[in-house]
Amino acid sequence: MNFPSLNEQLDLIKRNAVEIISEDDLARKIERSLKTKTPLKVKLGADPSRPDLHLGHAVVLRKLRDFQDLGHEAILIIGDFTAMIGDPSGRNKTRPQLSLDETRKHGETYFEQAAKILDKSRTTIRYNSDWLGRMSFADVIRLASRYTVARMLERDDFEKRYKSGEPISIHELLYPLAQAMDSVELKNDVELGGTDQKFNLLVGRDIQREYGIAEPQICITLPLLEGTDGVQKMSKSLDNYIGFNQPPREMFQATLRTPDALVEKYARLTGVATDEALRDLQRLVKENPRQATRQLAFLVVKFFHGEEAARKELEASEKISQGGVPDDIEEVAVETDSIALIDALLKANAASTKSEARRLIEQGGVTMNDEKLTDAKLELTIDARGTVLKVGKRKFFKIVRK
RNA sequence: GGGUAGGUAGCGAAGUGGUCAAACGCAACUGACUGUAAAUCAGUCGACUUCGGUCUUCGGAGGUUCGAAUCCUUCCCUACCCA
Repeated sequence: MNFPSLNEQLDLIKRNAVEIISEDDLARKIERSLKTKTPLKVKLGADPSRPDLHLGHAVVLRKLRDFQDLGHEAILIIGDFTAMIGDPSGRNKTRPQLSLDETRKHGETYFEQAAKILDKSRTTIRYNSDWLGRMSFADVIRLASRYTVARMLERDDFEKRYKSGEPISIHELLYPLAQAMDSVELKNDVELGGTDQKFNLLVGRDIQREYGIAEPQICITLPLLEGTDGVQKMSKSLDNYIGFNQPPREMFQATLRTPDALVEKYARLTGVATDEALRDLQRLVKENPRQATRQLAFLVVKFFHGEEAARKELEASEKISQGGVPDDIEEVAVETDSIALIDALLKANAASTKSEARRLIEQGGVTMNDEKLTDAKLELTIDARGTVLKVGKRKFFKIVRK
């Protein structure tokens, strides 16, 4: 493998990066890599307790891909060990305890999704239970002795929680050390993470040094992506995400919720746009923000589902915005000649309870043929041609007699 | 080990025997407006309902009372102070 020149490499690596600690060290590592024709090992940690990837993950994965494109080695660490321990206090419910089987399964799912961005053939996956699981309690204590409480409490969220009197369990203090052990085991040259990972990455750097690694890892942090609400970090639980696994329709519609101010950022950071497409988009944002958002949605769907699917969604979206109905909509099969409107909404997952369905109807959220259905007791008659219902602004489905 | 303050709907936070399915704020949802945006305004926001009501919720379990989120017992959990 022929590596690009030092400057070429640095340019690409620095792109979109928030911080590189340190840049000089990075340059040295690259120089040595060029001299010895040895790829750098680049580590990225993955949390298998939340295996649904979204555009927020794409930012960091894209950077890992950059390294692959430069000829370096990508290592995806599945944190199955920590996921298995979970959070015994049960305080943090978003981190459920998982069995070994589950973590492996999640790990594979994660990898599959990550492969939309990474070069699968050149990605190594490692499960950290392989080495963390082997550590004895004495090993753990030895590890813990390398770091101090004061330094641990320097971490932003620890500091905040400590000051505001929120509980911090001991094992939480151990997590960064566990993650650092991954770096000791791998002897990786670089570790990537979001800006919220800065502390953890630095601990990895320190601990590598403690364990005798002369040139510890370079830490590269990347911006966190706000969700489509424009304020909070993108995450599934806040429902402000655009997921790798979403079907085209959902993905396109979700992307359409992106605030104008973030359109360019999404395209730039996630790598769904080529440089040229990115320039076009930047121009479009100023000229016609509505069109720009739609173009972003197109690019996102194209990236994950291909051009054809994206084109279809673009057309569907244009139809919807003109008050029309998209061509292919989800069909809900019913085996009787009639169904209560409320039940129809339930069946189509447009509402999760009857009360909610009733509310939707009474508030004028359900439309059939441009006509608002406000009678919550309405019975729909259904034939084989089907009845198209619109729920809210952009949910459509068709009820068909089976 | 001792003491103090707490645990209320997705989150934050009122409520200290009946008028409490529980104020208020945030988030969410629907409508109007619009660019399928933002902002704004209006409404909704436990479940079921023959729309009269009915049922389940205020850390868990018991109890007192005609009646409990509110009182008692006990258990669990959290923070802080003292040791």
